[in-house]
Amino acid sequence: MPDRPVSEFLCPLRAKRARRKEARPGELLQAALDLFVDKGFAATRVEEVAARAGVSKGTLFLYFKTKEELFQAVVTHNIAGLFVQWEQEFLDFEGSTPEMLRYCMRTWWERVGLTQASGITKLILAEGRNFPELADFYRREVVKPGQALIRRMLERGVTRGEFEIDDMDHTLYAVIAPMLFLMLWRHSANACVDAELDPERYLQALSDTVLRGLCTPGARTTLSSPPAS
Amino acid sequence: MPDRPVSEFLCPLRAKRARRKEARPGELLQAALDLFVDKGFAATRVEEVAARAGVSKGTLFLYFKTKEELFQAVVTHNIAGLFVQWEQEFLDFEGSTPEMLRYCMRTWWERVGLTQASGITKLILAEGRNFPELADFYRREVVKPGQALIRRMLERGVTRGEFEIDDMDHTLYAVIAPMLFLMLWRHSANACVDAELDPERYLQALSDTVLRGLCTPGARTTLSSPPAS
Amino acid sequence: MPDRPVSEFLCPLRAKRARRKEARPGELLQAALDLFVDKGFAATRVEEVAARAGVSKGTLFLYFKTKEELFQAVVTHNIAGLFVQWEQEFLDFEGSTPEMLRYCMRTWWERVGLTQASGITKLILAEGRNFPELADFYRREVVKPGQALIRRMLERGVTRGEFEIDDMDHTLYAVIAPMLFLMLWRHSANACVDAELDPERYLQALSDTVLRGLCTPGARTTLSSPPAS
Amino acid sequence: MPDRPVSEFLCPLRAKRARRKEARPGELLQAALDLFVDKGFAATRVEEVAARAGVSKGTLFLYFKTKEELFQAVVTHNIAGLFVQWEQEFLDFEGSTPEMLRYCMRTWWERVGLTQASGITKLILAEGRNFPELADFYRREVVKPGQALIRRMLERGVTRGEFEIDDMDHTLYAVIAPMLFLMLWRHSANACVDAELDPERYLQALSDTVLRGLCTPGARTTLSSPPAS
DNA sequence: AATGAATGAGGGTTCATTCAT
DNA sequence: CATGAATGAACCCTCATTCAT
Repeated sequence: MPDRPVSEFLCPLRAKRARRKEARPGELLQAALDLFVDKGFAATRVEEVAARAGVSKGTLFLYFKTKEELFQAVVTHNIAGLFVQWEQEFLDFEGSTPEMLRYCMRTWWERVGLTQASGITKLILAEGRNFPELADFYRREVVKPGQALIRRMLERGVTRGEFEIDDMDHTLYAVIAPMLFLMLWRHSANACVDAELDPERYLQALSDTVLRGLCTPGARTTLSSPPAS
Repeated sequence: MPDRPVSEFLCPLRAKRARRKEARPGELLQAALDLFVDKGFAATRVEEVAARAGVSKGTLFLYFKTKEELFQAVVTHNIAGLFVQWEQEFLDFEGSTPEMLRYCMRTWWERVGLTQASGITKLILAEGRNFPELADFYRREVVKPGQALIRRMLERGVTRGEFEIDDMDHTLYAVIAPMLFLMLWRHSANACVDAELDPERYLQALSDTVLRGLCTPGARTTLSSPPAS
Repeated sequence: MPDRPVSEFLCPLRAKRARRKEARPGELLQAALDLFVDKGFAATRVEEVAARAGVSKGTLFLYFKTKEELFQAVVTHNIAGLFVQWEQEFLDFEGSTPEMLRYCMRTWWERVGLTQASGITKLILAEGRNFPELADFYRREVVKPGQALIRRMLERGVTRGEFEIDDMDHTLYAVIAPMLFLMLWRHSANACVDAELDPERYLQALSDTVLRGLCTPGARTTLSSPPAS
Repeated sequence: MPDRPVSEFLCPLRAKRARRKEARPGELLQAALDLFVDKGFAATRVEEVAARAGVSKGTLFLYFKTKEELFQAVVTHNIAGLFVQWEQEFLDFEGSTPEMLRYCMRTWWERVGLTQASGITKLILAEGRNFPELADFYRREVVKPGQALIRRMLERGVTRGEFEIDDMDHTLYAVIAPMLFLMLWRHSANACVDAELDPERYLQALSDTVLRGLCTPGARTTLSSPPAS
C-alpha cells in the first residue's frame, strides 16, 4: 500500500500538486547534494540549487532557513543505515575470508563508491572542520559501523588461520585507506591523479597486494586463481 | 650569534625596516598556510592573512599579485620545494629498496604529513574543481614529481630483484593511498577516525603489509629485522 | 489615457512593483547616461548610477552584468538604435541630395547633438584607449553605420549628378568633422569656445559651405532657396 | 653664456647631480604629458609617470603635491605663446588668401597637429569639465588667439574680394573643426576612425572643399593649380 | 505556498599618498 | 633630497537573505 497521504484521495485534483509539494524538500536535497559534492559548500550558490530543483530561490528558504542548514540536511539525509545489508551478508557468507574481503570491496564499490553516497565522504572531509556536529554524526553513523564490519572480517580471517595480523588497528586502515582514496579520486580526480586509473582494476590490484600481505602461506595459494569478475 | 645581515650593524637605523622587508614574504606565507589549511582557499580572506602577518591588505599585494599566486607560493614553499632533497636522497641511497621505501615514507611523514603542509592536500581535494589553475599547479608541482619518485623506487626494487609487481600503475596508488589517508586523517580527524591512530605505527604496519605484498620471497627475509626507528 | 498595462487593473496590488520592474532599465540607463557624460566612464561609480536611479548597487547588476555592458546598453539605447530610422528615411527620401544632407544634419542635431547622447562621443574619444572593448563596440555600432549612411548620401549625390567628389574618403570626414565639433563644443564649451555659437546657424553655415564645395554648378542653384527650417 | 647656476662652477662635482635635480620637474612633466594624453587622467598612474621620468614614486610627490596638481602643471607648462610666429607670418604673407589659408593649415599641422601640443587639446576636451580653471586658462591662451588669427585671414580674403562669407562666426568654425578633428584622430584614432586616414591628404581635400565653398567665382580659378606639396 | 525583485555586506584588487629610513 | 615599503580608501562585482506581491 502506497504511502501517499489521505488528502490525496479526498481531493484528487490537488493530488499532483500536493505530492510535488511534499517532494520539494527531497528534490532540493538531491540537487544540493549534487552541487555540494561537485563544488563544495562555499562555491555552491543556493540559486543554482533551487534552479536545479525546479523552484525559485525564495522557495528554498521556505524549507531551509539558511544555506548551512541546507548543507546539514543534505548530509544527514544521505547517511542511512548502509550497513544493515552488509551485516547480514557477513553472517551468511560461507567462503574463505580473502574471498569475503574481495566480495566486500567489490560490493562496497558498487553500492557506495560508484554512487553519490561517496560524495558525502568527500563533503565531510572537505568541510568537516566547519561543521563539527556533522562530523560527529558522520563518525557515529558511518565510520564506526564501517570499521567494525571490516574488523570482524579481519578477525574472521585470523580465527580461521587465513590471515596473519600483527597490528589489527592499523591493518584495518590499510584496507580502508584505498577505498577512501577511490572515493576522493572519483570526486576530485582532476586534482589528484595524473594517469588514467581504472577503479575496478585498482581494487583488484589492491586486494591482491593487501591479501598477499595478510595471508598466511597456506591461504595464499587460494589467491593464485582469483574469481573472474 | 644571530644571523642578521652585516649591513644592519653598519647602518642600525635601517635595521628594523630592512629586516621586516626580508621577513615579510615568509610571515605572509606562514599566515596564509595557517588560514588556507584551516578554512580552505575560498573562505580565507586575504585581509585576514595580512592581518595575521601584521600588515595591511595592500601590503600583501606588494608581494603576491593575486590570491592564487599567494597560494601557489605557499605550495612551492611548503611542498614542491622538498622534492629537490628527495631526489638527491634517492640517488645517494645505498641500502635495499624496502628500506628505501620505509625511509622515504618516514621522512615524508616528518616533512609533510606532520606539518601543516599536509593540509594543502585536503584543500586541493576539496576545492580543486573550483580553481582549476590551482589544481593544475598542484598536480604539476606536487603530484607529478611525487608519483615519479615513488615509481622510480618501485622500479628500482623490481630491477634489483626485490619486488614483484604485476601492475605498476595501480601498485603505485597502493603506496600513495595510505599517505593520502594519513594526511586527511590529521586534518579531518574528528570526521574520520574513532580510535586513536598512531601515525608512526600506522606507517610501520602499512609498510609491513605493503612490503610483504610486494617483496619476492628472497627479499622478504630482510623485513624481519626492520631498522630501529 | 495612461499606458499602463491592463494587468495592472486586474491586479492592482501588483501594479506598483511590476511597473517599477519594467521601468528600471530605463531609469538606470538614464542615470548612467547622465553620469557617464558628466564624469566619464572610469570616474563614474556604478553605485552612484544605482543611487541616482533610486535602487541599490546590487539591483543594477540584475539588469546589467557589468559596468561595460551598462555602457553598451547606453550607447545602443541612445545612438545605435537611431540608425534604423535614418536608414528608412534615407530610402524614402525623394528630394535632392543637398536637401537630404541638410535634413540629415538637422535631424542628427535634434536626435543626438542636442541630447546628452552627444556626450558619449566625447567619452569615447577621451577614454576609448583605456577600454578597447568599449571603443570596438562604439565603432561597430555607431561609427561604422554612421559613416556608411553619409557615404551613401554622398554617393547618391554623385550618381544623380549633384555632387562632384574627388576623394570620397576624405570628403566624408569633411562632413563628419563639423558634427563631431559640435558635439565636443556642447560638452566642453568652457574649454573650446569663446563667442556664443548657435549650433543651428552653425549647421546652416556649414552645410552652405560644404555644399557649395561639393555641388556641381548646375546643382548649386538649388541652394539659393533653402527650405524653411 | 650658458645659463647654468653659479654653484656648478664652485663645486663641479655637484654639477651633474644639481643639473639633473633642476631638470627633474621638466622630465616629470614630459613623462606626464605623454601618459595623460595617451591614457587620460584617471587611467594614468603616478608610479608610471615617475618610472618614465626615471625617479621613484616618492620623488614625484616632492615636486607636485597631488596628481591633480601634476596634471595642471602639465597643461599650463605646455601652453606657450604659440601664436607669435604665426602673427608675424600673417603680416608678412604676400600671396593670395586661399594660398595663405593652405599654408597656415599645413604649418599648423606640422607645428601643432603632429607634435605633442595637440595632445593638450585632447586633454582639455576630455578632462576639461573636471578642471575648470585649466579650461579657462586654455581658452584665454590658445582658443582666443587662434580664432583671432583665422578670423583675420578670412577677413583678409573678404577684403581682397577672394572670399564670399555670409556668416563669419560660423564659417570660422568650418575651418577650425577639421583641425580639431585631426588632432582627436591622432590621439583617439582607434575609437573614431575605421578607414585609413592620411592627415596630409585629408588637409588637402579639406582645403579644396572649404575653399571652393568660400571662394568667389573669380578667385576660384586660382584653386585649379594647387602648389605641389 | 511561491515568486523573484531588491538588498547590502563583504571579497579581491588597485593606487594615490605618506613617512621612516 | 630621494627612496620605496606601507597604508587604506575606493571600486567592481557576488550572493545569501528578505519581503512585497
